[in-house]
Amino acid sequence: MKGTLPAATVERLPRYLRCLEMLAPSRVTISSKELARLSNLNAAGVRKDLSYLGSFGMRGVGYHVDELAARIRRTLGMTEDRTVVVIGIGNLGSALANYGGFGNRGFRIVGLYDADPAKVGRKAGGITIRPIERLAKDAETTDIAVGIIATPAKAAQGVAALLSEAGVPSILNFAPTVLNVPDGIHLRQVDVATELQILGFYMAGRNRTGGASHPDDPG
Amino acid sequence: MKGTLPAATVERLPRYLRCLEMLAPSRVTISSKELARLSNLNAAGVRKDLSYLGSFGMRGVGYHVDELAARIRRTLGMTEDRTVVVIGIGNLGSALANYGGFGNRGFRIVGLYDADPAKVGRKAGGITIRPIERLAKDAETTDIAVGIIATPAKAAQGVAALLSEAGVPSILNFAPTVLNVPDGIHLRQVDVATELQILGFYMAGRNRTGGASHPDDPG
DNA sequence: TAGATTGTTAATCGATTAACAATC
DNA sequence: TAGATTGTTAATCGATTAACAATC
Repeated sequence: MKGTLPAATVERLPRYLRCLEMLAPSRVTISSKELARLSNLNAAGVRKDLSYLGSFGMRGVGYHVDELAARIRRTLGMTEDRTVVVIGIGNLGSALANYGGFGNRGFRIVGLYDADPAKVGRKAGGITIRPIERLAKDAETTDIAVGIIATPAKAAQGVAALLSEAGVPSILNFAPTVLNVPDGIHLRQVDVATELQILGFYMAGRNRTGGASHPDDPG
Repeated sequence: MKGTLPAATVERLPRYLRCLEMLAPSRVTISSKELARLSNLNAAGVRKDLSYLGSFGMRGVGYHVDELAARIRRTLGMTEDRTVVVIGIGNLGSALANYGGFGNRGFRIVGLYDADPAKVGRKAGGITIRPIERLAKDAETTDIAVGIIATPAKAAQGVAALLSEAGVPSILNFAPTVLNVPDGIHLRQVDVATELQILGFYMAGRNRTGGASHPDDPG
């Protein structure tokens, strides 16, 4: 049943979970065919993805919704308590601090940091903003699983280095810049401008590349 | 030289552009090897990607930085003027309205909409918030290239339908839900919770999958 | 000429999906 | 039993990358 999961499978698991959570609570089972329809994916692909989580589907019936959701949550580590810090409390950082969607996914914000003395001491989402200089020391006593970078682009690489040195194993970068991190640090990037530019290609595509269509939206 | 571009290539072009923009202005040329290093990709892959934009590299020298940047911009439609509306002006919507990074990438916010009468009439990023009911009518007179959904999850599917019916060809969805849109509508998804869950897998991976490492972060 | 680097080929790798035996 | 659906195989498809002739 196990080993490692293909990267593409890992990136689809959150989407399956979203679909399961949208089902009526009375719903007991779901087939790969219907889950594929809900998630805009292929039924054979859904079955292959789920097969990495074990062999627990019922032939002729489908998958037990609760069990499937539980297996996805466990695989993604959502049953653990994950600590998060946000660095850079501007518009976006504040939005993240106020976002309620972390808790029910196993993530908990334990610190907000900013380099601007005018912001330090103020609160966002009920948490007091601390000076960025404190991050390294705080990391010694508090385990930090993820650092979210929401600073301006120019500051992002420095913050990434700071987080890496402090032993934070995962970084989610919202700053519009390419980051370099040491081997072994997990990095993901969320970039509005990049997404718009990709959409821009497919829009422009209509008068340049003839039949170019967009791929299934990933994740 | 041309036809359509592989989806994976399109998704890397914004990253190349970011790297080029980080170079010193005095920099005249760059080799595929250095661009690969800066963007954390493979040099052969960089050359293959760029070959879709034409054959303009100089053997023994590299690529002319300005020409390369210009070709990427043109391919992504950044030389055109693209109109954007944002629906849902909460924390995130406000952050988007105030984000300065659109203009220099060819995107211009022409409308903000919200369903909450208390928000209508207020401003964000210098633009007055209009009632969501006005969107369809506004779309008749103003060309809208992209609709950004920043509403709560529950409202997102309805807004997506509204945008599609109004003839908006591209949607960027920030709401934490899976959307279904008609064929031909370009949809991309930005989802913090999903990104965290993917990171969560690789964190948990350390005590489950043995040697599982994360893939190169995409885009 | 010698060194560097492109553009492209071909091999490899990984992801997707149709098909179907197994089985509920 | 008949119908439905899984789990898996094998074919296909697309993406990545090493290698190298072409050439600046």
